[in-house]
Amino acid sequence: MVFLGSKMIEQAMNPDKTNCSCENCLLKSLFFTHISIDALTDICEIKQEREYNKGDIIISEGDKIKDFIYLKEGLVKLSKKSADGKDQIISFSKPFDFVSLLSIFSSEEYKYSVTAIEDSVTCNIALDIVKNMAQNNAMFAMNLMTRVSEATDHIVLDNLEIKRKHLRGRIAHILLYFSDHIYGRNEFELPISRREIAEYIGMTTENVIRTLSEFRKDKIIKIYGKDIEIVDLKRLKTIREHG
Amino acid sequence: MVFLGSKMIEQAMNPDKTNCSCENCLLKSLFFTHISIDALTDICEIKQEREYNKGDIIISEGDKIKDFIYLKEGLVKLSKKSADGKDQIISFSKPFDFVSLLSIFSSEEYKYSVTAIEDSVTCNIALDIVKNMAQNNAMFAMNLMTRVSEATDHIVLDNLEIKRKHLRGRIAHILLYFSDHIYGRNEFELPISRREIAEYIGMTTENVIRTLSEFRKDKIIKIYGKDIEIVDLKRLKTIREHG
DNA sequence: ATTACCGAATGATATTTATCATATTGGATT
DNA sequence: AATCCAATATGATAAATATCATTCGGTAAT
Repeated sequence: MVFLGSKMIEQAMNPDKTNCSCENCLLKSLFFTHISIDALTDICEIKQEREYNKGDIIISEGDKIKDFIYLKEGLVKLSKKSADGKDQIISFSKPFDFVSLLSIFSSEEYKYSVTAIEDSVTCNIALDIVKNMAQNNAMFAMNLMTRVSEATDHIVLDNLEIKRKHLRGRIAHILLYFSDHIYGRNEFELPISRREIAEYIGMTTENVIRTLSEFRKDKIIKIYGKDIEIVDLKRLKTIREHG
Repeated sequence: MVFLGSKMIEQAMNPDKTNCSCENCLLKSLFFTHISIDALTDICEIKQEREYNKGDIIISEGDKIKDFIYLKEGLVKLSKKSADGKDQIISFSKPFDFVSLLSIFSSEEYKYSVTAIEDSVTCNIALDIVKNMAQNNAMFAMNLMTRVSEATDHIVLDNLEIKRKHLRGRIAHILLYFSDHIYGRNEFELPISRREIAEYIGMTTENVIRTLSEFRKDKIIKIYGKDIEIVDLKRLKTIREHG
């Protein structure tokens, strides 16, 4: 065979990988849109893809930050253990988000944990290399900054939203979050437990369960274990806004 | 006069300013440490200093983002008006913080307001110029990113802290925040009203007042209007950690 | 001087949420 | 099949917080 395609190069460099689908992956992510084909090839040579099963820990609080990590497939939660040992969920990340959220440029180690809440695939690139790219390619640095800003912006604003709502409003909020932002449909399987919902919205597990049951009795949602169907979207949105 | 110092140049370019003390100002800020003297002079020519009195609005939610703004002197609050018209305070910024927090790179307009809670001075530089600098100077971009990350990181983690505490712990938290991070002393004048404390910690004004009174009765703090003196630091820290 | 208003303060009461107790279910393990 | 354990579920009660009412003092406006 005479023609040596980029895929073949990748396979040579990353023998444990059967393919490097960065082209698709990165194209879909606005973040990387400006990277030239050459740079793309580079990334394919140096990146590592990692697969995780639902429940697997991707990053543990306190881990040294070695890689720049972004989510190619799946869904993850960012969480932090508080002094009294309780977990608090900071946010969720979906594909093309950076798992490496804020701390990567301001800290040596992660201040939060990242856990797969659905089967997930990450792309890992050594942080040194990303920093190097940023220093040699100001457009890249700008785009990176923009994306990091967007992500954190969203976390801060979302937290504010939740803060001003009561129990029912918070439950409505997270149901609509999964429905609108993650799954894009009215029926979906909750990727997290009632306890994790509680850890995210800052209420107790019992009250989360009770409220979901209320919504069911009020015929706003249907519940089959983790499967949720939003029946009365309008009312759920009203509850989100006005309790 | 033969010698034409940089200060004279600045005065010529910015006739409304009597001096351009960027050298000091910027040196103190880690962010700008890498900028060469030449770049410094440039900034002096293009920046604008603005003075605000306590209570003045620096940025209104929805304003177009035109400038990169950082705080040279004073103290400001970042806040957002929620759908039902209530203000929520996101965070406070002290000198050498960026007032232009997250949104500057990810949005066309501010998603929050910025208000002086002490007499303040800002340095404003057209955003285009800063973006240009970032594109031509990758180190600058990296430092900028690092600083933005640090700031937002802090907001997110601080919010988590507050979220897991009860009323008394939240009050202890904010008192110690002002004492430790802003003023560096055990007695200080609260820069904000009881209502604003409530808007920050997410409780009602009445409960803020009641709790402060409790702390006074328990001889943990002394209160003279807005003047606060922390008398029993140890106990206040215990309350912050364990309620 | 008078009025009006806002921040601070306090108490009584109502509402919201947490805690505790107890079942039930379903999955994993032996 | 038996056992264990975690998640889900529900009710009763306790605790935390909000709401409402009222007062006091300062200060800005008329």
